[in-house]
Parts: sequence; structure tokens; C-alpha cells
Amino acid sequence: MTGINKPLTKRGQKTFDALVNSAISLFHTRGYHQTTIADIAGEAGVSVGTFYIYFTDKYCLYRHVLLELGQIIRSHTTKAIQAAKTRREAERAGIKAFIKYIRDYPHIYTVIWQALQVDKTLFVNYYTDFAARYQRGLNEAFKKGEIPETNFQTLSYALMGISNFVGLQVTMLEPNLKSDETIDNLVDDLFDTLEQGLFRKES
Amino acid sequence: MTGINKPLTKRGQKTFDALVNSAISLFHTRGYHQTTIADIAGEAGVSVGTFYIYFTDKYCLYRHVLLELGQIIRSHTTKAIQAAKTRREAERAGIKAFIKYIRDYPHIYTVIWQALQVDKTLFVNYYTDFAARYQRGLNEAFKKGEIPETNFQTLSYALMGISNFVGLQVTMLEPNLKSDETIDNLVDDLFDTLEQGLFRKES
DNA sequence: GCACAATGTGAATACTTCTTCATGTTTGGA
DNA sequence: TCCAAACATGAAGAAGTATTCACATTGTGC
Repeated sequence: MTGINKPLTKRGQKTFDALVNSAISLFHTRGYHQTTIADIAGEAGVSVGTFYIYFTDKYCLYRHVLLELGQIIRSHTTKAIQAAKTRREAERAGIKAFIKYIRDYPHIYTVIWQALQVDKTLFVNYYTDFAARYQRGLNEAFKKGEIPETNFQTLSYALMGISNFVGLQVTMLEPNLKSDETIDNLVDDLFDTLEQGLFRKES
Repeated sequence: MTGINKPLTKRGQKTFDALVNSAISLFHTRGYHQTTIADIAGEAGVSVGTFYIYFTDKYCLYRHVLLELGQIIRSHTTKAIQAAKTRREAERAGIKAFIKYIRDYPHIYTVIWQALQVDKTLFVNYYTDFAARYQRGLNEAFKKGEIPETNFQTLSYALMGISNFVGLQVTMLEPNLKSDETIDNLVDDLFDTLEQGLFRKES
């Protein structure tokens, strides 16, 4: 079981959503383990007993939130690369969209990374699934002759690493990099360098 | 203050070290917030009161552990790239050494990432410091004409992202990638692709 | 080997959090 | 309108954890 009782009325749905949103906000600001059931219920404007109507415990709520956020970030990225004609364009568009999205909704980022501390299985599943989807895209690009033959699994993780750490740079580590224009330039500069061939002497 | 009382005798040093090692092990397996003072003391073979002789609280111990692990991983990487003649060699040697090290001591990895849930300031300091050192290396390579002009800060984060996520792939996400040979091939393949120029049509 | 500082003990206290449940209120369909 | 199911409450009990402290032992310099 998922440990979740879905609401059956509009009123219940409103309460359920309030609890989920409250949890996302608190998991982001305080972290999973520092957030109590009473915190979540209080922030949602309901009493603790109400929490247990919908969720078996905090862990079930976290898992629900993680899966939901995974959906959101994937669908947002997929949408952003829809218009791209080449993998080259898709890669740039994808990372730009990812970074801007976590800039605007940093909880998506911090909540997902907490999976490592909440349940390693959730963490592993989240990233292996993400990597598998990435690999599919790279494989298609290879079939079209857009990228050379290589280990696509490792390349997937490498590109995910770039997205995530440049995302870290922009959202958490270095201030004043948050404008759309700055992000676009940052990513373009980086991919120009990568496309030019890292560590290449000539040119 | 650091919240730490350093031991003044050999006996005390032994206890102190036992507490630190016990904490590293438990932070790795159970996570910071699931680990109690009693757990740490018990694993170290001392009573809870002894914990408070050396550490004000669990947080101070964590911070001490984080700084120590940061030292270890940096000095290990620095040593691994000492022999490299070019930045190209240094980059490959560095990431290979990093991945093999976290394969053998995965707690270094998991404990550091928990900083995000323990104290964001620690997390931010850890990575901005790491990135600053990386940048210095890239700048030197640029002066020698080994790499093209680009935004070295972003390139630092991108390369750190590659190390960390390929490290994730090897240590946690994909089984059967743990031999030295596999890691060497994985990294060489990836950097061959990057050096060749990602997304380049011609060859 | 003496004296004093350093180290070590663990029961007791204070505090926090989870979870239940008896009771009350609201909702939606017949 | 009415009623059964859904929803909501929050005090109370259970469980776990941090921290203290009076007392015991060990280490070191003289």
C-alpha cells in the first residue's frame, strides 16, 4: 500500500492539497527530519488528527511528494525541448529550462535530494529512472548521427551532473546569477566550450 | 567556538577518535538525524556522558566530521593529479581517483551530501570552497594555453557535477561498475567524447 | 607514589514528538 | 429535509531523546 487515503469530497481534497503543499514548503525550509507532523498540520491550518486521516505517517507523505515533483520536473523539461530540432539544441534548452525552474521552485531541488537521507531506495529509483529516460533521448540522437558513439549511460549521468551542479551554482552557491539572461549566457558559454572540445589545443 | 574540547591525553585522544569514527559510520548508514547520541557513544564503546566531554552536541561533531572529510578528499585528489603533465591528464586522473575513493569510502560521499539537511551554510561553504580551488587549477591551465577561454567558475561546477554524478552511478545507482578497470574505461570513454567535442557532426 | 587534572559512568530529569480515539461537524445524495 | 459517510478536533498516553551531574577511575608531572 501507499499509505495514502485519497479524499472523496471537495472539502477533503482541499485539505489534502493543503497538507501536501505545507509539507513541500517545510521539507524545503526545515528539512524532512526537522519537520514534525504538528508543523505540517499547523501550516496547513488543520489539526494533527486530520493528518492521519490521509497519511499513515510522514514517510508516506514524503514519497507522495517526491513522485509528484519528479513528474513535474520531467514534464516541464520534456515540454521545454519539444521545439528543438537537434539534440544539440535540445540539450541546451533542457538545461536552461531545468535551471530556471529550480531557481523559481528551489524546493523541487532540495526536497528531491533529501531522498538520500529519507530512503536510499527512493533516491536510487528516482535517478535511475531519470537516467534511463535521458539515455533514450541520446540513443535517438545517435541514430540520427547527431552524436558520436559512446557509453550513453555514463554520458547521461555526466549531463545530469552538469545540470544539477550548474543548477546548484545558480540557485544556492553563487548569488547574482539568477536572471534569465545570465543563465542563458552561462549555459551557452559552457556548451560552446564543450562542443568546441574540452582540452583541445587546436582552435 | 567550535563546540569541541580536544583531549589532552592519549587515552582521551583514543576515545575522541572512536567517537568520530563511530559518528562517520552511523551518519553514513542511518543518516544524521536518525543517529542518536546514545548510538554514537554505544558504537564507540563509551557512555553518553563521555560524548559531552568532547562535543557540545551532535551538530558540532558533524561539522568536525565534514571539515575533516573535506580535507581528506581534497588532499587525496591533489595527490592523484600531482604526476599529471597536462590539465587533460589531470582532469582524468582526478575524476578517476575521486570515483575510486568514494567507491572504497562511500561515507565520504553520503556524509558530505547530508550537509544540505543539517546546515545549508556548511553545504554552501563546502562547495564554494571546492569550486574556488578547481577554478584556480583551470586558470593555470588557461595560462599555459591548455584550455580555451571560458567561464571557469561554471566550468568548475560542470566538472564537479560530472565527477559527482558519475560517482553516483558507480557507487550507488548501477551495480557491477566497481572494478578499477571499468572505472578507468568509463572515464576515458566519457572524456574522449567530451574532448572530441560533444554534438559535433564532423568526426 | 602523591596530588590533581583529565577522563569516564549511567541513572534521572526534562523535553519533544508520534499516534490514538472519543467526540463533534460537514457534506452530498436519496 | 434527512442521514450515513466523510471529515475534523485536540487532549492524553506512549515512546524516544538530549543533557546533566554526583560520583568513580585513570593518567601525568613532580
